[in-house]
Amino acid sequence: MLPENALASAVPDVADLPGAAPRPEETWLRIVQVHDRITRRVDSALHRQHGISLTGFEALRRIAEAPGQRASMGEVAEALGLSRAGVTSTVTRLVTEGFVVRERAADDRRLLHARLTDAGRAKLSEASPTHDGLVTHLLTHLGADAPVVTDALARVSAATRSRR
Amino acid sequence: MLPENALASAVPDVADLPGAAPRPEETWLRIVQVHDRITRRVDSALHRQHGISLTGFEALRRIAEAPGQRASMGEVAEALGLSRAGVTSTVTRLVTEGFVVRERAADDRRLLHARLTDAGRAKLSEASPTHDGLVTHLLTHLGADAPVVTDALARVSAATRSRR
DNA sequence: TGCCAAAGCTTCAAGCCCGTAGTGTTTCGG
DNA sequence: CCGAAACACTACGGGCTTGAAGCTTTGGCA
Repeated sequence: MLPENALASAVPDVADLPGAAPRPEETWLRIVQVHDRITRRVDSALHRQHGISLTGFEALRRIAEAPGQRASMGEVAEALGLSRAGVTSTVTRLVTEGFVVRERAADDRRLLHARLTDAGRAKLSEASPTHDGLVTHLLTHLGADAPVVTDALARVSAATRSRR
Repeated sequence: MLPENALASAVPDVADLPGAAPRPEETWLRIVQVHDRITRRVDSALHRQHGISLTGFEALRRIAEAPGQRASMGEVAEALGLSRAGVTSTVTRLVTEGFVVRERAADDRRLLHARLTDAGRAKLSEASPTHDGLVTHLLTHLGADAPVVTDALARVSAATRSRR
Protein backbone atom coordinates (compact mmCIF):
# COMPACT_ATOMS: atom_id res chain seq x y z
CA MET A 1 0.00 0.00 0.00
CA LEU A 2 2.81 2.34 0.78
CA PRO A 3 5.16 2.68 -2.19
CA GLU A 4 7.77 3.94 0.27
CA ASN A 5 10.63 5.39 -1.64
CA ALA A 6 11.18 2.36 -3.79
CA LEU A 7 11.97 4.47 -6.80
CA ALA A 8 13.77 7.28 -5.06
CA SER A 9 17.13 5.62 -5.39
CA ALA A 10 16.97 5.20 -9.12
CA VAL A 11 17.68 8.56 -10.68
CA PRO A 12 20.46 10.96 -9.70
CA ASP A 13 18.43 14.14 -9.71
CA VAL A 14 19.54 17.37 -11.27
CA ALA A 15 18.84 19.49 -8.20
CA ASP A 16 20.57 17.45 -5.59
CA LEU A 17 22.33 20.35 -3.92
CA PRO A 18 20.92 19.57 -0.47
CA GLY A 19 20.57 15.86 -1.15
CA ALA A 20 18.02 13.34 -2.29
CA ALA A 21 14.28 13.47 -1.72
CA PRO A 22 13.41 13.41 1.97
CA ARG A 23 10.50 11.39 3.30
CA PRO A 24 7.32 13.47 3.47
CA GLU A 25 7.28 12.53 7.15
CA GLU A 26 10.51 14.42 7.65
CA THR A 27 9.32 17.46 5.77
CA TRP A 28 6.11 17.49 7.77
CA LEU A 29 8.03 17.27 11.02
CA ARG A 30 10.01 20.36 10.10
CA ILE A 31 6.93 22.33 9.16
CA VAL A 32 5.33 21.47 12.48
CA GLN A 33 8.44 22.33 14.46
CA VAL A 34 8.99 25.67 12.79
CA HIS A 35 5.35 26.61 13.06
CA ASP A 36 5.03 25.66 16.72
CA ARG A 37 8.21 27.36 17.84
CA ILE A 38 7.66 30.63 16.02
CA THR A 39 4.03 30.72 17.09
CA ARG A 40 4.92 30.22 20.74
CA ARG A 41 7.65 32.82 20.75
CA VAL A 42 5.68 35.47 18.96
CA ASP A 43 2.58 34.81 21.02
CA SER A 44 4.39 35.04 24.32
CA ALA A 45 6.29 38.15 23.23
CA LEU A 46 3.05 39.87 22.28
CA HIS A 47 1.50 38.85 25.57
CA ARG A 48 4.38 40.01 27.69
CA GLN A 49 5.17 43.23 25.87
CA HIS A 50 1.77 44.35 24.67
CA GLY A 51 -0.83 42.35 26.58
CA ILE A 52 -2.39 40.99 23.43
CA SER A 53 -2.67 37.50 21.96
CA LEU A 54 -1.28 36.50 18.57
CA THR A 55 -4.81 35.82 17.36
CA GLY A 56 -5.94 39.23 18.59
CA PHE A 57 -3.02 40.88 16.84
CA GLU A 58 -3.73 39.12 13.58
CA ALA A 59 -7.36 40.12 13.78
CA LEU A 60 -6.42 43.77 14.35
CA ARG A 61 -4.03 43.71 11.43
CA ARG A 62 -6.57 42.07 9.19
CA ILE A 63 -9.22 44.63 10.04
CA ALA A 64 -6.73 47.46 9.55
CA GLU A 65 -5.86 46.22 6.07
CA ALA A 66 -9.46 45.85 4.98
CA PRO A 67 -11.03 48.62 2.90
CA GLY A 68 -12.37 51.30 5.25
CA GLN A 69 -10.59 49.62 8.14
CA ARG A 70 -13.62 47.45 8.69
CA ALA A 71 -14.27 43.79 8.02
CA SER A 72 -17.14 41.38 8.55
CA MET A 73 -16.85 38.49 10.96
CA GLY A 74 -16.80 36.07 8.06
CA GLU A 75 -13.93 37.85 6.34
CA VAL A 76 -11.89 37.77 9.51
CA ALA A 77 -12.63 34.09 10.02
CA GLU A 78 -11.60 33.32 6.46
CA ALA A 79 -8.43 35.40 6.67
CA LEU A 80 -7.25 34.04 9.99
CA GLY A 81 -8.34 30.45 9.49
CA LEU A 82 -10.57 30.63 12.55
CA SER A 83 -14.02 29.18 12.98
CA ARG A 84 -17.05 31.45 13.09
CA ALA A 85 -17.44 30.84 16.79
CA GLY A 86 -13.77 31.55 17.36
CA VAL A 87 -14.00 34.90 15.62
CA THR A 88 -17.02 35.86 17.68
CA SER A 89 -15.15 35.37 20.92
CA THR A 90 -11.94 36.93 19.60
CA VAL A 91 -13.75 40.06 18.47
CA THR A 92 -15.76 40.19 21.69
CA ARG A 93 -12.49 40.25 23.59
CA LEU A 94 -11.13 43.02 21.35
CA VAL A 95 -14.33 44.99 21.90
CA THR A 96 -14.13 44.75 25.68
CA GLU A 97 -10.51 45.83 25.45
CA GLY A 98 -11.58 48.86 23.47
CA PHE A 99 -9.60 48.10 20.31
CA VAL A 100 -12.56 47.51 18.05
CA VAL A 101 -16.23 48.34 17.71
CA ARG A 102 -18.95 46.21 16.16
CA GLU A 103 -21.44 47.85 13.87
CA ARG A 104 -24.21 46.56 11.67
CA ALA A 105 -23.44 47.11 7.99
CA ALA A 106 -25.66 49.65 6.28
CA ASP A 107 -25.85 47.93 2.90
CA ASP A 108 -26.30 44.33 4.03
CA ARG A 109 -27.81 44.20 7.47
CA ARG A 110 -26.92 40.55 7.98
CA LEU A 111 -23.28 41.57 8.31
CA LEU A 112 -21.55 42.83 11.39
CA HIS A 113 -18.46 44.88 10.76
CA ALA A 114 -15.56 45.19 13.13
CA ARG A 115 -13.97 48.63 12.93
CA LEU A 116 -10.74 49.76 14.58
CA THR A 117 -10.84 52.39 17.29
CA ASP A 118 -8.03 54.86 17.85
CA ALA A 119 -6.82 52.65 20.69
CA GLY A 120 -6.88 49.69 18.30
CA ARG A 121 -4.78 51.53 15.75
CA ALA A 122 -2.37 52.56 18.46
CA LYS A 123 -2.05 49.03 19.80
CA LEU A 124 -1.50 47.69 16.33
CA SER A 125 1.30 50.08 15.44
CA GLU A 126 2.81 49.47 18.86
CA ALA A 127 2.82 45.69 18.49
CA SER A 128 3.63 45.40 14.80
CA PRO A 129 7.39 45.90 15.15
CA THR A 130 7.51 43.19 17.80
CA HIS A 131 5.62 40.75 15.61
CA ASP A 132 7.36 41.50 12.35
CA GLY A 133 10.79 41.81 13.88
CA LEU A 134 10.52 38.45 15.56
CA VAL A 135 9.20 36.67 12.49
CA THR A 136 11.88 38.22 10.32
CA HIS A 137 14.58 37.33 12.79
CA LEU A 138 13.46 33.73 13.24
CA LEU A 139 13.22 33.17 9.51
CA THR A 140 16.64 34.56 8.67
CA HIS A 141 18.05 31.05 8.59
CA LEU A 142 16.07 30.35 5.47
CA GLY A 143 18.67 32.52 3.80
CA ALA A 144 18.80 32.26 0.04
CA ASP A 145 16.22 29.48 0.07
CA ALA A 146 13.46 31.80 1.23
CA PRO A 147 12.01 32.38 -2.25
CA VAL A 148 11.94 28.68 -3.07
CA VAL A 149 10.40 27.78 0.27
CA THR A 150 7.76 30.47 0.02
CA ASP A 151 6.88 29.53 -3.49
CA ALA A 152 6.70 25.81 -2.80
CA LEU A 153 4.55 26.29 0.28
CA ALA A 154 2.29 28.63 -1.64
CA ARG A 155 1.66 25.82 -4.13
CA VAL A 156 0.76 23.42 -1.34
CA SER A 157 -1.43 26.05 0.26
CA ALA A 158 -3.24 26.71 -2.98
CA ALA A 159 -3.76 23.01 -3.62
CA THR A 160 -5.30 22.52 -0.19
CA ARG A 161 -7.50 25.57 -0.20
CA SER A 162 -10.73 24.09 0.98
CA ARG A 163 -14.37 24.75 0.83
CA ARG A 164 -15.81 24.71 4.28
CA MET B 1 -11.79 38.08 -3.46
CA LEU B 2 -8.51 39.56 -2.49
CA PRO B 3 -7.30 42.26 -4.86
CA GLU B 4 -3.99 42.11 -3.15
CA ASN B 5 -1.96 41.94 -6.31
CA ALA B 6 -3.98 44.61 -8.05
CA LEU B 7 -0.85 46.64 -8.34
CA ALA B 8 1.37 43.77 -9.32
CA SER B 9 1.30 44.85 -12.91
CA ALA B 10 2.55 48.35 -12.24
CA VAL B 11 5.81 47.66 -10.47
CA PRO B 12 8.32 45.00 -11.46
CA ASP B 13 7.56 42.97 -8.38
CA VAL B 14 10.31 41.22 -6.50
CA ALA B 15 8.23 38.09 -6.02
CA ASP B 16 8.28 37.23 -9.68
CA LEU B 17 11.71 35.81 -10.13
CA PRO B 18 12.49 32.70 -8.16
CA GLY B 19 15.58 34.08 -6.53
CA ALA B 20 14.30 37.38 -5.26
CA ALA B 21 13.58 37.65 -1.56
CA PRO B 22 9.95 37.55 -0.44
CA ARG B 23 8.85 39.46 2.65
CA PRO B 24 9.23 37.29 5.76
CA GLU B 25 5.56 38.10 6.38
CA GLU B 26 4.64 36.30 3.19
CA THR B 27 6.76 33.27 4.01
CA TRP B 28 5.29 33.10 7.48
CA LEU B 29 1.77 33.26 6.08
CA ARG B 30 2.48 30.25 3.88
CA ILE B 31 3.92 28.23 6.73
CA VAL B 32 0.86 28.94 8.85
CA GLN B 33 -1.55 28.10 6.04
CA VAL B 34 0.10 24.84 5.13
CA HIS B 35 0.42 23.78 8.75
CA ASP B 36 -3.17 24.60 9.63
CA ARG B 37 -4.71 22.95 6.61
CA ILE B 38 -2.75 19.74 6.78
CA THR B 39 -3.26 19.50 10.53
CA ARG B 40 -7.01 19.90 10.20
CA ARG B 41 -7.35 17.36 7.43
CA VAL B 42 -5.20 14.72 9.04
CA ASP B 43 -6.82 15.21 12.42
CA SER B 44 -10.32 14.91 11.09
CA ALA B 45 -9.42 11.89 8.95
CA LEU B 46 -7.92 10.13 11.98
CA HIS B 47 -10.99 10.98 14.02
CA ARG B 48 -13.46 9.79 11.41
CA GLN B 49 -11.65 6.67 10.28
CA HIS B 50 -9.94 5.51 13.45
CA GLY B 51 -11.54 7.36 16.35
CA ILE B 52 -8.24 8.81 17.48
CA SER B 53 -6.86 12.34 17.64
CA LEU B 54 -3.75 13.53 15.84
CA THR B 55 -2.07 14.16 19.16
CA GLY B 56 -3.00 10.67 20.35
CA PHE B 57 -1.62 9.17 17.16
CA GLU B 58 1.64 11.07 17.46
CA ALA B 59 2.00 9.94 21.04
CA LEU B 60 1.43 6.31 20.07
CA ARG B 61 3.97 6.56 17.30
CA ARG B 62 6.49 8.21 19.54
CA ILE B 63 6.14 5.54 22.21
CA ALA B 64 6.36 2.80 19.59
CA GLU B 65 9.62 4.19 18.27
CA ALA B 66 11.20 4.53 21.68
CA PRO B 67 13.57 1.80 22.87
CA GLY B 68 11.55 -0.98 24.47
CA GLN B 69 8.37 0.62 23.16
CA ARG B 70 8.20 2.67 26.31
CA ALA B 71 8.81 6.34 26.97
CA SER B 72 8.64 8.63 29.96
CA MET B 73 6.12 11.43 30.12
CA GLY B 74 8.88 13.96 29.72
CA GLU B 75 10.23 12.33 26.58
CA VAL B 76 6.78 12.35 25.02
CA ALA B 77 6.26 15.98 25.95
CA GLU B 78 9.58 16.93 24.42
CA ALA B 79 8.97 14.94 21.26
CA LEU B 80 5.46 16.21 20.64
CA GLY B 81 6.01 19.78 21.76
CA LEU B 82 3.34 19.45 24.43
CA SER B 83 3.35 20.78 27.96
CA ARG B 84 3.69 18.45 30.93
CA ALA B 85 0.05 18.88 31.80
CA GLY B 86 -0.93 18.23 28.21
CA VAL B 87 0.94 14.96 28.09
CA THR B 88 -0.61 13.84 31.34
CA SER B 89 -4.10 14.25 29.95
CA THR B 90 -3.20 12.82 26.55
CA VAL B 91 -1.69 9.70 28.08
CA THR B 92 -4.57 9.38 30.53
CA ARG B 93 -6.91 9.34 27.56
CA LEU B 94 -4.82 6.68 25.82
CA VAL B 95 -4.82 4.62 28.98
CA THR B 96 -8.59 4.70 29.36
CA GLU B 97 -8.85 3.74 25.69
CA GLY B 98 -6.63 0.75 26.36
CA PHE B 99 -3.83 1.68 23.98
CA VAL B 100 -1.20 2.28 26.61
CA VAL B 101 -0.30 1.39 30.18
CA ARG B 102 1.54 3.51 32.70
CA GLU B 103 4.20 1.87 34.80
CA ARG B 104 6.75 3.15 37.27
CA ALA B 105 10.30 2.75 35.97
CA ALA B 106 12.42 0.20 37.80
CA ASP B 107 15.72 2.06 37.60
CA ASP B 108 14.51 5.57 38.36
CA ARG B 109 11.31 5.47 40.33
CA ARG B 110 10.55 9.13 39.68
CA LEU B 111 9.78 8.28 36.07
CA LEU B 112 6.52 6.98 34.73
CA HIS B 113 6.75 5.04 31.50
CA ALA B 114 4.01 4.72 28.94
CA ARG B 115 4.09 1.33 27.24
CA LEU B 116 2.04 0.20 24.22
CA THR B 117 -0.54 -2.51 24.64
CA ASP B 118 -1.42 -4.94 21.85
CA ALA B 119 -4.46 -2.81 21.14
CA GLY B 120 -2.20 0.23 20.95
CA ARG B 121 0.09 -1.44 18.45
CA ALA B 122 -2.92 -2.53 16.41
CA LYS B 123 -4.41 0.96 16.39
CA LEU B 124 -1.09 2.45 15.39
CA SER B 125 -0.55 0.17 12.42
CA GLU B 126 -4.16 0.66 11.43
CA ALA B 127 -3.94 4.46 11.48
CA SER B 128 -0.41 4.92 10.15
CA PRO B 129 -1.30 4.50 6.48
CA THR B 130 -4.05 7.09 6.82
CA HIS B 131 -1.69 9.58 8.44
CA ASP B 132 1.30 9.00 6.22
CA GLY B 133 -0.72 8.69 3.05
CA LEU B 134 -2.46 11.97 3.64
CA VAL B 135 0.70 13.85 4.54
CA THR B 136 2.48 12.45 1.52
CA HIS B 137 -0.39 13.31 -0.74
CA LEU B 138 -0.79 16.87 0.54
CA LEU B 139 2.91 17.56 0.21
CA THR B 140 3.26 16.27 -3.34
CA HIS B 141 3.02 19.82 -4.62
CA LEU B 142 6.41 20.56 -3.12
CA GLY B 143 7.72 18.54 -6.02
CA ALA B 144 11.41 18.90 -6.69
CA ASP B 145 11.68 21.62 -4.06
CA ALA B 146 11.02 19.18 -1.22
CA PRO B 147 14.70 18.71 -0.33
CA VAL B 148 15.39 22.43 -0.28
CA VAL B 149 12.31 23.17 1.78
CA THR B 150 13.03 20.41 4.27
CA ASP B 151 16.61 21.45 4.63
CA ALA B 152 15.85 25.13 5.05
CA LEU B 153 13.14 24.49 7.61
CA ALA B 154 15.45 22.15 9.48
CA ARG B 155 17.92 25.01 9.83
CA VAL B 156 15.25 27.30 11.21
CA SER B 157 14.07 24.56 13.52
CA ALA B 158 17.57 23.95 14.81
CA ALA B 159 18.16 27.65 15.35
CA THR B 160 14.99 27.97 17.41
CA ARG B 161 15.44 24.85 19.48
CA SER B 162 14.70 26.10 22.93
CA ARG B 163 15.16 25.16 26.49
CA ARG B 164 11.86 24.89 28.28
C1' DT C 1 25.07 9.41 57.55
C1' DG C 2 21.61 12.80 57.20
C1' DC C 3 19.52 16.48 54.87
C1' DC C 4 17.97 19.29 51.21
C1' DA C 5 17.66 20.84 46.50
C1' DA C 6 16.31 19.25 42.18
C1' DA C 7 13.90 16.23 39.07
C1' DG C 8 9.70 13.96 37.46
C1' DC C 9 4.89 13.67 37.47
C1' DT C 10 0.07 14.91 38.71
C1' DT C 11 -3.61 18.00 39.70
C1' DC C 12 -6.21 22.20 39.64
C1' DA C 13 -7.73 26.75 37.90
C1' DA C 14 -8.13 30.10 34.37
C1' DG C 15 -7.87 31.21 29.65
C1' DC C 16 -8.14 30.50 24.56
C1' DC C 17 -9.75 28.14 20.63
C1' DC C 18 -12.21 24.35 18.16
C1' DG C 19 -16.39 21.92 16.20
C1' DT C 20 -21.18 21.11 16.38
C1' DA C 21 -25.72 22.39 16.92
C1' DG C 22 -29.58 25.37 17.54
C1' DT C 23 -31.61 30.24 17.05
C1' DG C 24 -32.64 34.70 15.05
C1' DT C 25 -32.28 38.12 11.36
C1' DT C 26 -31.75 39.61 6.75
C1' DT C 27 -31.41 38.94 1.85
C1' DC C 28 -32.51 37.13 -2.52
C1' DG C 29 -34.50 34.13 -6.08
C1' DG C 30 -38.50 31.85 -7.87
C1' DC D 1 -44.83 36.51 -1.18
C1' DC D 2 -42.40 32.76 0.68
C1' DG D 3 -38.78 29.72 1.49
C1' DA D 4 -33.79 28.85 1.01
C1' DA D 5 -29.41 30.68 1.90
C1' DA D 6 -26.26 33.60 4.24
C1' DC D 7 -24.49 35.77 8.50
C1' DA D 8 -23.79 35.89 13.20
C1' DC D 9 -24.63 34.72 18.14
C1' DT D 10 -24.98 31.39 22.07
C1' DA D 11 -24.15 27.13 24.43
C1' DC D 12 -21.83 22.81 25.18
C1' DG D 13 -18.06 19.53 25.26
C1' DG D 14 -13.29 18.89 24.27
C1' DG D 15 -8.33 19.84 23.99
C1' DC D 16 -4.25 22.44 24.91
C1' DT D 17 -1.55 26.25 27.54
C1' DT D 18 0.47 28.50 31.60
C1' DG D 19 1.17 28.78 36.44
C1' DA D 20 1.09 27.17 41.06
C1' DA D 21 0.95 23.64 44.48
C1' DG D 22 2.07 19.11 46.17
C1' DC D 23 3.97 14.36 46.09
C1' DT D 24 7.82 10.94 45.66
C1' DT D 25 12.42 9.85 44.49
C1' DT D 26 17.17 10.89 43.56
C1' DG D 27 21.69 12.48 44.26
C1' DG D 28 25.09 15.68 45.91
C1' DC D 29 27.23 17.60 49.82
C1' DA D 30 28.51 18.54 54.45
